[in-house]
Amino acid sequence: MLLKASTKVTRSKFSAKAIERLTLYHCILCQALLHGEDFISSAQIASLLRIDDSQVRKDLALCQAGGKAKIGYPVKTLKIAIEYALGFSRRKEVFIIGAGNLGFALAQYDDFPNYGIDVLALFDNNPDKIGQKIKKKEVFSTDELPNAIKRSNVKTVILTVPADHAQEVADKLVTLGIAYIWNFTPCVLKVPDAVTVHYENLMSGFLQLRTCD
Amino acid sequence: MLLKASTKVTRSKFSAKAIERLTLYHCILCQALLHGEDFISSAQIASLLRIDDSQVRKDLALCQAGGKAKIGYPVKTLKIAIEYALGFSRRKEVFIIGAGNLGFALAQYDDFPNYGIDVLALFDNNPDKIGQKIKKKEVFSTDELPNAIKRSNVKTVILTVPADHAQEVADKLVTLGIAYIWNFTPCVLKVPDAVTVHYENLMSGFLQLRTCD
DNA sequence: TAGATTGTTAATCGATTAACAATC
DNA sequence: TAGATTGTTAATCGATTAACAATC
Repeated sequence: MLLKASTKVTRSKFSAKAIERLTLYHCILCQALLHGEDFISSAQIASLLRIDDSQVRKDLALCQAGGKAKIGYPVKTLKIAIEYALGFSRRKEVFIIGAGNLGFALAQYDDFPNYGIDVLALFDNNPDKIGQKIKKKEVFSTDELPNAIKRSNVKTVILTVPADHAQEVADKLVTLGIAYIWNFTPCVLKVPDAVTVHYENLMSGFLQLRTCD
Repeated sequence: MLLKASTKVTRSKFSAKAIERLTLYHCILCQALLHGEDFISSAQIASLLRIDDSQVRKDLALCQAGGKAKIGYPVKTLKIAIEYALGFSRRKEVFIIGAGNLGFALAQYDDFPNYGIDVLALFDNNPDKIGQKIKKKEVFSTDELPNAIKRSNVKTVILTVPADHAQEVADKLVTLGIAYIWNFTPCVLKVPDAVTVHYENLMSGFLQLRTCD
């Protein structure tokens, strides 16, 4: 009937599961590169993740990875191919809404730049937070948000406000033209069809780790 | 051939996808409860998440949710049923390894207690961090880890160390008897079969939000 | 060459959607 | 009662795994 919010708009050739695997392949390639390895086989990658090796080959074929029979995939080239396919090299500008602990942690998260995520600024309505700077990113009053969005043309936000303000803030973001909400709050947001929400569901991650005990 | 690391050990009746949905249903129920609603239908839940309503009914049937034809599911009862099914009420003790920004943010994350996650302490080898306290959780030297694990019988850790130390730290955790690693580093970890790793893959979350632009 | 590994097709498996009888 | 909604079975769809010819 209807598609999930987070997969509704752009139908890329990569499924959510494939994206998840590809980012992990990328991690493996980074490490292999550090160890000075030139080639890697689908079986090596598969065994690290405990998945099927033909799964790996299928995913990599989508990236036009240039594997060679008998020797495997060239680490350096493959890494770049994945970066290109997933758009790590493209710059993606975002705002962080909510300068609490998690907001600050994500603003400082060293791996975002490697993936092309560029946090331009944070927004909060706590006067104590406003004006603070973290890694050259400043915290602004939420009153500045309309102007900041207009000037920058940012369409994506990271939402890290307290749960009891999530919907109210989301409503405001929608009226300001935000189209993508990366939602770190434990709240389901009611938004128009044109707006995409991705639920970064921490608890679900934990439960997948261990269901019992 | 082989199953994924994170699904290898405990084969519960809930798939990873089902767990993800159930935690979101739970969020919806919390909000419905706040609004004083007594009953909710599968169609209402489905429309908020833009999924199929029979999917919702199927998931809820697994929780023995006690829906009634014509009126729907009782919000309060259903919320408790999900909490029971997913084990939110059971107390789950964990250590955080790596008292950086993300480690601190997770130590203070207000929603963990609601889900039964109890962070007992943090560990770091930076002398400046050791002794700091955050929400009654203290940062200890990693030298204390063997004793702490022995005394507490903790089997699960949240791994938030810098990427270039992830494998080395993981190796140590394995020798100390840790069985579950909730991995927030962008690194694939080489661990024995008996150890489960769940990759909390932030970048994959972002990419699922928007593949283009 | 011989053997290992890719790329890809076919087979299997699981998850989602559709349909509908039961029921409140 | 009549109509709406559940619970569940059957149908569809997509993702994973197996198999194997091509190839380096």
